[in-house]
Amino acid sequence: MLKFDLEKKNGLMRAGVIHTPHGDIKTPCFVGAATRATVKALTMRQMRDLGSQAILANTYHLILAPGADLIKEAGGLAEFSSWHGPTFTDSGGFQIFSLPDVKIDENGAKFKSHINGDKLEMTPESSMRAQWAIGADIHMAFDQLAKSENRQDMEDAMHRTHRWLDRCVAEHQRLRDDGDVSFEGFRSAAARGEAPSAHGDGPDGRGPRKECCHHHMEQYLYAVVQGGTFNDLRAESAKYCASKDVDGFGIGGVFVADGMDEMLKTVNSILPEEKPRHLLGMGQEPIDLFIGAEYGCDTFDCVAPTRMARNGSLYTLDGRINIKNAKFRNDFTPLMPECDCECCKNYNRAYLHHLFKTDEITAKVLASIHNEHFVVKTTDKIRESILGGTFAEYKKQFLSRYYKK
RNA sequence: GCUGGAAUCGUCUAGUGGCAAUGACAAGAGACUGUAAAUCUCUCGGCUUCGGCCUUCGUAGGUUCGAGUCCUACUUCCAGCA
Repeated sequence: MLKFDLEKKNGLMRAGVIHTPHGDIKTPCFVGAATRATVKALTMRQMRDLGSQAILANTYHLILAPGADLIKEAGGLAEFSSWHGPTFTDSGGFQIFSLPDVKIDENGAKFKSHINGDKLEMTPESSMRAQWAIGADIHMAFDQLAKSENRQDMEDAMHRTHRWLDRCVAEHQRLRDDGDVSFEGFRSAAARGEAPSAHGDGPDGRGPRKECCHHHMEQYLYAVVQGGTFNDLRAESAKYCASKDVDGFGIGGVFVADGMDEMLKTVNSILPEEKPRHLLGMGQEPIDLFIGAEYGCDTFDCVAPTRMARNGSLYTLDGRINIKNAKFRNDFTPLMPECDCECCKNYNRAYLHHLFKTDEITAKVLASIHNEHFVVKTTDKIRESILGGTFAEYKKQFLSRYYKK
């Protein structure tokens, strides 16, 4: 069972530590979206330097390229990507259901590769096998998203997600217990009698290498709660997921912060408090992180910070700005004076504006460093405020400034 | 100097007499939430009571119901020949 220590609780809100084979995650924590085993525009070194604790990759993308077996051959996701810290994988469900030609039945999903049109199929079992081969610390159950906001569609998707969850759990346990997946040639830290360490403590700041390799007995499964916008369905889904032998929970199918507080109140009151909860895909808006943490979520992931960075939309404490706007042409102040990221400490808005207008690669790098740092640090501060008993104050102060006007 | 050719909205560019006029870039703005996203959308002569009105295709004339498109002259540029 995945070890999760709760340090402080206040209502549904909590701070804790998830102990993974690749190191600890202090929660609440923003997990970087590394869909194709890379955080776009950033090196893993840059991710570590900006304070990221964990990354989340996507099974769908990694199956298409370079293939789950190749990542297994490389020693697993952490080793392959040189992240050497805690890792998650998403099941691939979300991506597959957003493809144009998907055929979904009880067995799984048939779809075409968006790269070369190959006809592929993914089932709960094959997603589990792929995730075990990829070897992240924490896996998501293969779930189905509703094809519309319609209640019947939501309900159908939820029930199928539940049936698939049973198959995911069974396959996960089989893979764990039968040792179907083995990683010969690599020794786990545990096997060498060394404490696995998080990251950043190697002589070169990159953390240990081979000895950091994951141990095949230690991969964990999160069930995914569905139910859409209907809180009675959410409650039903939470109850179902809570009854299963899983290590934690993903909360999926959330698209806007609006109404999220009530939904999370429903779900997280039902989910067992001793297991961690990941809010899937939310974190574009700071309010997502505050509401998510306030109502009991421990980890978050979102592609928006890096995507928006690449498109020139940058976070500041006073809201997002589009650095490409003409008004920044000769603004020689830092992007965000209160920020201590590499971008804000060394460069100014006029320079960033120039890099974007001339389409320099560095524009996207610096912007991604800043945006990722912003959400990571904001979540870290949420954690500190929970530990220090000042969450309500911090939330009010932060949000009133960010969303003023 | 002669002979050809060319001048279109910031730039390049399309344009058989019915055009406020093509496309690209640039410019201006917006979007982005488990990443088919270094992507996508909108605006881009002026005014507008949104029906239109006005001014535009080097300059000045002309032919024509109608000219960016045809004719004349001029100006500038390019190529070749002197």
